[in-house]
Amino acid sequence: MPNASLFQTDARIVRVALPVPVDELFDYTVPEAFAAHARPGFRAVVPFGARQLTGVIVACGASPAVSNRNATRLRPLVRILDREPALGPDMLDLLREMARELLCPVGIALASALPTGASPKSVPAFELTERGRQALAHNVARGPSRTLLKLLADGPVPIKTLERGVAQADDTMRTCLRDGLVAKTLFEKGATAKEATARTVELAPGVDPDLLAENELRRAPKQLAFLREIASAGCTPIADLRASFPTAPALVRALEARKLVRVGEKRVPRNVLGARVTCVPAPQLTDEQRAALEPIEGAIRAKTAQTFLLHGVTGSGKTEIYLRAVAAARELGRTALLLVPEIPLTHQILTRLRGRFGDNLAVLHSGLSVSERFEQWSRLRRCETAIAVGARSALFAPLENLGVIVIDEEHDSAYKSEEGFRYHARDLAQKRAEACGCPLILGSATPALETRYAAETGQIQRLVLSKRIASRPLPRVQVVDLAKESAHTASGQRPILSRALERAISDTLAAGDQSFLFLNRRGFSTKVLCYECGKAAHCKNCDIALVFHAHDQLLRCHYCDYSIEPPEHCPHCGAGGAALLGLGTQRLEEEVRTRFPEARIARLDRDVSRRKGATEAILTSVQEGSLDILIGTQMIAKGHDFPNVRTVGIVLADLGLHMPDFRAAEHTFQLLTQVAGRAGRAETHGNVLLQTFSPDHYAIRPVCEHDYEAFYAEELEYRRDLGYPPFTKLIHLLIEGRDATQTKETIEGLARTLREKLPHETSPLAAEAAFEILGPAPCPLARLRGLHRYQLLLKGSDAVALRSAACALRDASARLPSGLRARIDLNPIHML
DNA sequence: AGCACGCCGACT
DNA sequence: GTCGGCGTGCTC
Repeated sequence: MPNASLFQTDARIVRVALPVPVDELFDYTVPEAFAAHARPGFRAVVPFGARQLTGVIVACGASPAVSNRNATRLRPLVRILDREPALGPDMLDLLREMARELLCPVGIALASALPTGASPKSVPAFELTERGRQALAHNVARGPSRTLLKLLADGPVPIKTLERGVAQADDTMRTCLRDGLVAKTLFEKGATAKEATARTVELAPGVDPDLLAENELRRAPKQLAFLREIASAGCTPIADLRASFPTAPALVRALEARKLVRVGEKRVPRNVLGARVTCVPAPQLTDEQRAALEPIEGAIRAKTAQTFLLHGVTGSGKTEIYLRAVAAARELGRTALLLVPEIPLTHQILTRLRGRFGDNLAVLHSGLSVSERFEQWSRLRRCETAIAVGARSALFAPLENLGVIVIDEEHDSAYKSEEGFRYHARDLAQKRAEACGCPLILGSATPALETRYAAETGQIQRLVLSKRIASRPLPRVQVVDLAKESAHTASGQRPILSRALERAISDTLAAGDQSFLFLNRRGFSTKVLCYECGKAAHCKNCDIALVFHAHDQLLRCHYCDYSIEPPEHCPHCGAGGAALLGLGTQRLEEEVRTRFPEARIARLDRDVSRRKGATEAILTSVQEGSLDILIGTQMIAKGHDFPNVRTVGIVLADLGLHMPDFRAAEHTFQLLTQVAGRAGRAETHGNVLLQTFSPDHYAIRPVCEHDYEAFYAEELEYRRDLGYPPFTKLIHLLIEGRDATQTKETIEGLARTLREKLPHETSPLAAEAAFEILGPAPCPLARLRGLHRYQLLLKGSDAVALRSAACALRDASARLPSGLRARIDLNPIHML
């Protein structure tokens, strides 16, 4: 028997990363009972001030040497939540490194990688006391008290849950509390999400339905049919059988009495996949696909952490390459991770994966409930399944022995986390791939400039799929120059639908096919767009669109704060200037309904999709052909294949161009290309009508010609000229506060300090080239949720100088006057 | 972040 | 007299 007091004095100490916005670790002592699991990567519930938090242990030791504090003042941790580490050593290292690099408090970075999300909520709960444990062990308690104690055997249970499971819950709880058998505590909702169990039924050993059919059960056809079903399905949750046997529970009872079936309780993951998918044989690869696949398979076999850009036009069969890569990894006994930008796309790629690999997959995205997500995550951690599919945060899926990582639609900005741990999944995936020696495939028809440029400089390998499979032609894109559409309606308003688009819709309607009308409403109604020529006012310094501010009646640049009075006349065409306001999907819908009163029309945008199920209902009716015209925002740009869409109308292609963002052209080109790709995906020959005021704009013309490279060449030159990424790095600082003056003065102070410090921060030789400080200026969203927002942008190519400037900004914003909040974003995508 | 402690106005 | 407003400061 080891001496117990020895363990007491040798109490272990752990360093815990907590989800609080201070970049520090907090030390706790470990009660003996938890010593076995007080290891790095395990989640711990700890007291923190007046509350309890769940954090991740990142280091442990036996002496206070690890601590920066006197060991006697340490508090003990409350509980360890895991039996196996929630974050493996590799993931822990990766996250800590990235947190440091992106200037994010470790605890926040680690929390975002946990299956239960960043901030599990606590609910009041009961747990067993030592006395309660004794009472349970020695079978002392009786009746409802015993039920209560049994429910608490595995740890704390929320009071709400207990109320449902215990007779006379209120009294029982009060009694047990009074007798010191249970104690009040907090239950971290989701943190200890239990995996669901279900009552299952299976055939009793030796039972053969065919034999029974002949005598015993001849007069009970229902029971016989039921037996046959479970004979073929094996051990099945009873609830699942209710679909085909409404009286399943009664049948089970009858059959159990006859000892023909066995009832059990099994851990059954809830079905998050949806209806069954039939197996689809792998298609023949085209020569191009074969050529692209070869180096990928080579890298998988060789365990090379190489990044590939799979650059393929819409419909060129990129997904098939992903499937083959997954298959290659699986054949070597390795696992695979696929990321897609948003939830609807997971379903699409899942269907393909299930058709090839069956249903042994894990899905991870925010559309799942906390317990569903935990369940999927646990299956991966227990290595029950080897393929994970999901949105951005699925990057942290606990897969061992990764064989390949795929990022589909890699250019999508959904891969950039915009709050908390502000990482880009693409960058992190590259790090993860390096850490575990596996290739990373970045797939896109319209790669991000940075990605395409990395291929040009040889950092990554570009694989091209230039042809659509089955030689289907790309849709014909016809440009409608709105400046030449002179007709005005009687009301004097310019019609939204050009004559050409109206004709195309009406032809499509006559043919019984579908039309999509796409209006990119994103952005601001406050940008100034000339009514006659469609051009917007741009900043002379930054070349981004100026935004109109009602309060001071000025056009303002949100990067450098340059401002001008709105011109009386359009500087481009001389027309009396007026903002093109109020063009939204609703007005478009009105106009379409007036023009095509007989058509079945629906609108899909953020307003509509807020209603639960509305999106699915609309998409289904498109699928079924019970809709003629669908009007929508970018929500209809991606996702599902719609075979009967013959005509796609892009109502005003220019809208995205005037976003106050240096990536406006890139995003516009990517979005429009994606929208155009919606037309005629199957047998129907697609037809796209693109209405624009700027048919010759370099982000619009290549859409019509399906010419990514042309766009890329021009955009790259623009980036080079103005010193934007990929030629520089950006650091974005945002400060928001209730008081406009205080916020403005604070950020001005920060900028001043930085400017004064600048010469010391850089080597004399690089003094000029180190970095620029743009602003401070109001953010494009100058007020948000009652807060005034200002931003500062650092831009430069000297990574070391930028880094130290970023650290200086971080340190300064850590001690801001109260009421102000700062956030810092390295390599920002959206700066609103 | 959140929660407690602390110091000043309108209510029983 | 106290209930409650939210300013500020700390959490192993």
